[in-house]
Amino acid sequence: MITIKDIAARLQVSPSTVGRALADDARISAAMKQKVQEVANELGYVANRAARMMRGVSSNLVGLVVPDIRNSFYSTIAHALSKCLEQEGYQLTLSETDDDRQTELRQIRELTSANVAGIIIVPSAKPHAESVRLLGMTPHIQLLRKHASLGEQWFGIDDVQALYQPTRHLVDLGHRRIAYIGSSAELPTGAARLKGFREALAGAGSPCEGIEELGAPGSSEFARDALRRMLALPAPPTALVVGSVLHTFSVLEELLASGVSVPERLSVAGFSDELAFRWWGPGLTTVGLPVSELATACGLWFVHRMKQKVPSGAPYSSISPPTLIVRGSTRRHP
Amino acid sequence: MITIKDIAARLQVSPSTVGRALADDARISAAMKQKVQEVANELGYVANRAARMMRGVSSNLVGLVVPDIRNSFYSTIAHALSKCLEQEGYQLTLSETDDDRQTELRQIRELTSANVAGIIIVPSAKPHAESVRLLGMTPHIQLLRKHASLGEQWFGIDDVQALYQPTRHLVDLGHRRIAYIGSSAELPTGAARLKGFREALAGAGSPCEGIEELGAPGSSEFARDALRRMLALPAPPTALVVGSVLHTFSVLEELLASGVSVPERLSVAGFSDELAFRWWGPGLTTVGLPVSELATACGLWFVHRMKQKVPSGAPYSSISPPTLIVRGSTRRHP
DNA sequence: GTGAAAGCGCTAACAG
DNA sequence: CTGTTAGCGCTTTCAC
Repeated sequence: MITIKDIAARLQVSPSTVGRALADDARISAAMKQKVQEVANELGYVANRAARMMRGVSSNLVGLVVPDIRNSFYSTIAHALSKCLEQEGYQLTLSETDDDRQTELRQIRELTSANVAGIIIVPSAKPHAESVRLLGMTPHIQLLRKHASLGEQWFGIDDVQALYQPTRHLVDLGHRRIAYIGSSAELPTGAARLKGFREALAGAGSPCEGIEELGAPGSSEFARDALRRMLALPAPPTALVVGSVLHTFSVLEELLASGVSVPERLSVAGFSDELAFRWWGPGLTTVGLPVSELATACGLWFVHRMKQKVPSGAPYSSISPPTLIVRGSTRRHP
Repeated sequence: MITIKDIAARLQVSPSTVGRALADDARISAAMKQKVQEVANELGYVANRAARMMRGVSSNLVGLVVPDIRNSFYSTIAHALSKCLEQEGYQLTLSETDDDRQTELRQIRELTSANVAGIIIVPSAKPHAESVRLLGMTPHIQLLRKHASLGEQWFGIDDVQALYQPTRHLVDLGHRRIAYIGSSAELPTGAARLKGFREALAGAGSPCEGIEELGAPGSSEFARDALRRMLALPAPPTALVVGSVLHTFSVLEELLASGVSVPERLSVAGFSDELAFRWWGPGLTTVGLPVSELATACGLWFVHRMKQKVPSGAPYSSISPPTLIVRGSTRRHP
């Protein structure tokens, strides 16, 4: 392994000179910097990260903490961030929490002890106090979900709108008994989406009945059961809005399995625009979310922040709007 | 930051005793280990990775190098590996290559200079010579794709079977003009799949015409164009087999867009079993691949190898079988 | 402008 | 069984 000492010996100068030259220190002559660079390249010198880190410089590692990478939401994010950060010499590490605060804490512990340059996190419903403390010591940005305790640096989508729009669309189509299957209101996003749903109902000209079922997005069974319960009601809903990608998948499965005719018997609006949603039955009406753009914006901001060396970071929030995509699964209520 | 010195001071012993106790050294009394553990927990001691790494111990980082994490193949792998390695205290880092050898090289450079414990890689078609050299110095395992130059540690699926089975299925259904849209034969997997396709044709009782189109899996347009060309032939195929997930998505898109009736006009067999394939039209006949199991096996093996401290690793290959899943998109040729 | 020297926290060789 | 000591490669005073 080539060290600065080797370069120093080769040039008959001291290691510190070489170190400074490499760090582009102002006190070193341009000529010397030039020579050092040449020899470094010639010898194939690569700085020893461990040694550098030990001197307090943080690593080039950026931790991405998400519930589950298999969710296309998060893999899209991982892709965009990876692209963005790679260009600036950062390396992305992946941590999955399964939406479990203990796991989340373990992952954050791991990351901080690895001296990461920063953490980009989709926090769980109620982060552990210790997680909050550890994140406080590390530059971090929240993505999608926002938790007050984790600071004010956040990139997300307008979750209220993301449910207001499809619900409003159904209201405008004349539906007056509308069901909602969404993720738990304990999650900040879940609460916001529920709010969007309710606001749209409240904004209807005439009284509008909302049938709500909330459950953890992790359990694929929940949404299917909820749907079955709803359809078995004495007065079943004429339309359904779903408030999470995973639940949308489950709902679509169940609709096919139980042979409910869409949109004749039930109008359905999904969440997020997966490729497969276009194929499903008559095509699924849904909200498109600029996830990739969001992640890129987040990555750019992160890099910017690191360069400015403003560790704590002033409050900054970015909110991206959803877009309603109307397909065949929703129609006017007779 | 809490160091072993702090613990040592607290217990009135030397730092090395603490270090050894923490490392579970045989020479330290159980009583002492116990006490050290207690104080360590109490003080919230976390080992300094940088310092440890500088002493030659490799990091707990494992590099996962894949073409594109948005491909569900790879996100499934990332998930399984992350789970598997996390339990053993490893941290997964994510690198994307876009199937480009230069990018691949950059990523591998990055990983080796970060002193990763190992690399799990889905190699590109023709890895750079320098990539080969660098991987030679680092414990690594190939996943899915196998490149002779990168050694003999490989976990993959039986790609020949993965195409033999659906093709054979179509042959058995009486089809005698069968099209294949697959990934470039430059990729080891592409070549094996093509082989499987051809073998199935050759094994037909009567002469069987194969119409082949191979293209990079990256370009979503390729498969759609190829399909259009095939359908415009004077004697169009009566059945189609697809040899990559991404191409399958494109083909399904194009079939819907151009209104080809499946399976009446064309029987179609896809690659890999995405959730959405069940929804598509009459349900897509396809091959199921045990990707998650494969990745878990790979992760377990990796951990095992690290523990045994057998850095180079004897040749080891594991090959997983595909399963044909018959749905509505294929039927007997009239 | 450059050099000498002191560590960062940990491990490991060498002493007891 | 435990303590002493010497670094790993780098950054960073403090000297000149």
